[in-house]
Amino acid sequence: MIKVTLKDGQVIEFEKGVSAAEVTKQISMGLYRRACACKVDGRVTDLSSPLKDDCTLEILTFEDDEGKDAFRHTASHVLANAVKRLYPDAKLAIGPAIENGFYYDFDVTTPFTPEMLEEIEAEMRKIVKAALPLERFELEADEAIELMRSEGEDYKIELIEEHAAKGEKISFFRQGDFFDLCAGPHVPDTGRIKAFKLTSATGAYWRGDSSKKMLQRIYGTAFEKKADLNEYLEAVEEAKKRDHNIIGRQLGYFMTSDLIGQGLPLLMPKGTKVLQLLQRFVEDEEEKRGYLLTKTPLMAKSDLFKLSGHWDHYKEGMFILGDEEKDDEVFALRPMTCPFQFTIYNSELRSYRDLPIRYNETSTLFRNESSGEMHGLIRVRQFTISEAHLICTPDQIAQEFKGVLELIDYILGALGLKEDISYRFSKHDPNDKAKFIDDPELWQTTEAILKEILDDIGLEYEEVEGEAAFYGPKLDIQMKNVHGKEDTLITVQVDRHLAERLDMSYIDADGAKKRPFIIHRTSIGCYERTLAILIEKYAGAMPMWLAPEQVRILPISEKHHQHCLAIKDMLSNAGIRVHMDDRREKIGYKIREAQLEKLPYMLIVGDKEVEQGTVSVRKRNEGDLGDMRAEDFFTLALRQIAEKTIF
RNA sequence: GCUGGUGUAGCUCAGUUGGCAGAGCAGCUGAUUUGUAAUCAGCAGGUCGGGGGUUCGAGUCCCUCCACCAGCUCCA
Repeated sequence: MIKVTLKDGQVIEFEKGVSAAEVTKQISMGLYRRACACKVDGRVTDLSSPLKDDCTLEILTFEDDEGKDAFRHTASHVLANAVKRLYPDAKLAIGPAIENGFYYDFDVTTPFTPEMLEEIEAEMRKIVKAALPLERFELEADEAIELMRSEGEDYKIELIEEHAAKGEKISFFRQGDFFDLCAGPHVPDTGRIKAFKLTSATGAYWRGDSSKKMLQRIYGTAFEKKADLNEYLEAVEEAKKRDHNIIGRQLGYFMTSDLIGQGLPLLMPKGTKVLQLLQRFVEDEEEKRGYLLTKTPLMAKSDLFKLSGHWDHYKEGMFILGDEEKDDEVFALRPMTCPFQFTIYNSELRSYRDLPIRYNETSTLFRNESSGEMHGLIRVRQFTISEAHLICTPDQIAQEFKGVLELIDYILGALGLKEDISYRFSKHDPNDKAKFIDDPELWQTTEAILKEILDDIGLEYEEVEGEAAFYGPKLDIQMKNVHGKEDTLITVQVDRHLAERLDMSYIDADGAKKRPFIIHRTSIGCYERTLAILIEKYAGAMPMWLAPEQVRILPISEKHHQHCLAIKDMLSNAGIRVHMDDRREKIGYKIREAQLEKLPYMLIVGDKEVEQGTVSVRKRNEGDLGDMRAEDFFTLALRQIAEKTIF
């Protein structure tokens, strides 16, 4: 007999070798029906696993992340099973559970069409209906390879060889006529996967490597209950209604033009107004915090970029003007401002007493992104970023870094985005010598310095390899767009390399010439992307302080115009962005338009208001607020703008 | 760059086996002086993304380029 300790502390004795499934059934059949997998002594495994010794057992359901993964991973096997039945020549690659569902990659001769997805779904339903049990079996590596060779599963052979090299067991899962190399765990049978949907088919490179073959990926999602699936699908549809790329165009924030080119959005008056407000806000705030504004050229001779290392590590991302073979001088549009501001630093001999120096610039940059990368205002070829370089002594780096994070925190607060971001500590990939400068010791020490700073601040962050800048590690502030795709909003980087490249120095207290440390950072990110994120966050209804038009006065009829103009002047003279809708339209019509344009406030003025010196205030998200003295609304509006109230 | 999808009026979309390019909204003109999300009538609006081809005839079929969308790769 063995002792099984349950999550609630209860200890039950069972016969040695009992399966976790049997134990679960004894606890409660209801729990068994919902159980997806289990944890034995903290290790996630299948419910079919035999319990051989005293252990702790935790049953995982769809409510648990690991349970949900097992459930959706099983759904991906059902998908692969269906594809193999309909397209026997399809070769299987990988099929994991992901954040909101699962996918499976196949090597097939013809890509999947939407109609094919429907047929595959129908086949999947048959597999679910058959409630095929999933059985695990293990093979020696050579047997496994032999089996996969006989099945023609070349990708699996590659995977098995890798697992075997790491000394891992080679396990498979079988369900009826289908089996797949897989570490598991899985739910007990395919009948569990009642609510699923294939959401899209697209290409994806084998092993995520663009030099390797492009496979066909099918994405799907799966839930325990149909209602949860529908709720999820509706939420996805709702999220799309906030897509900046749709409503940003609809509301007249930006547009694109075939004649102008890809990745080159035109900011229209409303979008430009928001950017201007953001830019003034950031520049003024940075000035208060000791930054010195610069304005440096948008291009430079190739010599500068050769010196900075951009030519070696970033040339593919740059717009180059001229032909290196033919022309005496070749220029390039700048992809970053660093070497320009460093040139200003280098214009005189610096003392440790001068440091830190904080240069900021509202900096327009050009990056030659590949044609498939562009996306609305989020990925573009020309953008403007609040870019600064803080040049300091090694002693000052931690303090300066903290100061940067305080500024960012303040800005994110003003934008109402604090709850929406996550932190990523982006490190280099030691195996990628082309992308990152080749100086292992420098990377190691710089990454250690940044990690210490982050841990000291107590930031919660995810560590990711291969995401650093070519010259140094970064702290990235990430945010998801409406499609659930994560992008970097803000980045703060520690650099001990470029000072060397550009021969930057300061004279220290001991009279010796030393290399400064540099922080590259943005505070609000690039304005276009930040605007996109704001549009999505607020579904186009900008916070009061950022709204291109803050107040619209709606006279009931022409005889109220005179009075309305006086109110308009009062607001306008105080800097409030106000217009008056003096068209001969019914009030309902004017209100509807102002609502659709997502204006924060509408002031309705008719006989009653003129007589009483009031305005009837309508707030876009609360409707009719009733009458208010015009002066009181004026004070309220000014306060909300000054305090950057979010509503 | 790669895979797939899309491209018809300012916007949303219809357009049958290849046979006279349509609707609603927006716009303009006129009437309506209006009380918290759409007043009525009339008018105008198109190189069917660009170019090439097949055909007596192409929005529709073929080729090619461009742009937009999703995903991959890449990245702020």
